[in-house]
Amino acid sequence: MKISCDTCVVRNRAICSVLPDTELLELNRIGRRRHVRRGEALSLDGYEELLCANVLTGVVKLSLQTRDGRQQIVSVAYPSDFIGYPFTQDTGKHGEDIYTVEALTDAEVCIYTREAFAEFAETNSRLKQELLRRTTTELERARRWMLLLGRKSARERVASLLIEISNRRANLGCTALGASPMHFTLLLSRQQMADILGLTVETVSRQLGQLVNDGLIAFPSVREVEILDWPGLQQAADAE
Amino acid sequence: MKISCDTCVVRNRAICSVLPDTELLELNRIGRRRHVRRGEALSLDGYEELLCANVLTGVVKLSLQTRDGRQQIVSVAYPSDFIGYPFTQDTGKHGEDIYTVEALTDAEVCIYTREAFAEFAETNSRLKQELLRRTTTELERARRWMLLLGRKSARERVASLLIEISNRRANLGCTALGASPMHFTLLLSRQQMADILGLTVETVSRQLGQLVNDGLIAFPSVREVEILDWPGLQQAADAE
DNA sequence: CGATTCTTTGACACCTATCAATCTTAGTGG
DNA sequence: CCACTAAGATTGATAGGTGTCAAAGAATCG
Repeated sequence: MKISCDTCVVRNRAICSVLPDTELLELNRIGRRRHVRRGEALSLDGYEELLCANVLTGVVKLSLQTRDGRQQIVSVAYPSDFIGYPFTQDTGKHGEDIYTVEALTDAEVCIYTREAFAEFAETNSRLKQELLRRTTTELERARRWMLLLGRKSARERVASLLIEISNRRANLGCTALGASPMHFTLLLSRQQMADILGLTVETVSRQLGQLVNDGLIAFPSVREVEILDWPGLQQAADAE
Repeated sequence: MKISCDTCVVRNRAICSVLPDTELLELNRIGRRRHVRRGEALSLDGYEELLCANVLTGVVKLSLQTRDGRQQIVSVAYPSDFIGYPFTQDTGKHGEDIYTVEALTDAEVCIYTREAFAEFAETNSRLKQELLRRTTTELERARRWMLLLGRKSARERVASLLIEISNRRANLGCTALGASPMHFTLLLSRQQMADILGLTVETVSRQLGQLVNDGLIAFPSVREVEILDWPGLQQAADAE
């Protein structure tokens, strides 16, 4: 189903925002807008591992997993975020590790085949520039997360995740998604938090409980977080 | 000290290889060639955390560390590799985490300030394209490593590292650096291997010993690796 | 409301970290 | 060239943090 970019809710924030109308029209031609339900995997008829996408609404996770089912979430994409590796010779598989893109909430995305998107971007310097800026940001984020995964304790990891989520919401101006940076709805299940943090569900649950006991956060409901002591939480994320 | 790019040993493989001579000259003007000794940190007079560089010879590591000294190596750069984040508003510091660039061997690098390099690249589409390609590759590599750090056992990690090193040497055509992909000199100390893998020195040492006992590898000397059973090592990297 | 899924909690085991000692390698100066 | 010294690597004993397994308690959804 093709829809004009005029109706796009992230027209001014997504990667497309650097394009003038004429070029946007061309990009629109090679893209497909798609609804995905919560939990549904993103695919494009036979191009499962070779696609790119803009997230319009909702939240989408990108994860890698081993053959025997261990999963690591490597990226969480919010509205206006771009996912995929348009410029790489890669097949999407590395050894036995497999990429998966799955919606954390009902979501709307704009999908391109890697090939088509790359071909288009090839000729568009501004798009390349913007893609480069975003890829760099993602690389920094990934590397910072490597420090967390390699060197931080369970308590530090859980605290860090809450801070990261709160910060990203703030950067996105997510008052629309509800409330302040000090009080928000978790879009992740405990299992998904564990898959981001390289922990088990049980450990995440216990550490969250500990943070509650320490008076740093509260859970009005199981999916709602309230940060009671921001400096304290930040301290818990760094050391101790 | 400025030196013409004509004498550059990675002229045809580094990021500069996409530039015609005229533009290369311009890039040359904003860069400085530098020798760094093994163990020496890379810096550019007051711009410590805001630089970019091409590696000409030798090997350089990029690492993040927490305030209390825990370190995670996030990237190892070989000759012709580019390091740095030219396109980002970032300061190089995230919370309390600090970036460090340090030579693993005596090395020669070509340094630019982030600002100057970004300004130059801004106007050069081909350079941007190449930078995008490389950044994407690095992002993929970082994310694959996240799976390792978050979900793999010590044995799997150590085996994975040996394979990764061997593969990268092969891709670089490192017969020059000595011998085949099945027999090479480790440029990393045990501690550095640990810092890449999110483990301790002792655990790395024990796992290496185990791989030797299992007949998968051998150590002619403490820094020389010989892979005896490639499929077996690959299997050890994935599961079991 | 009933059934399924998700979350929490507990007991226990195991992997890896920590601490400490020994051994090896590399670097230095006589 | 060798002895000396410091740094790096290995090995052992122990401890502690997470994982695993199991069960009970919420929450969600038809």
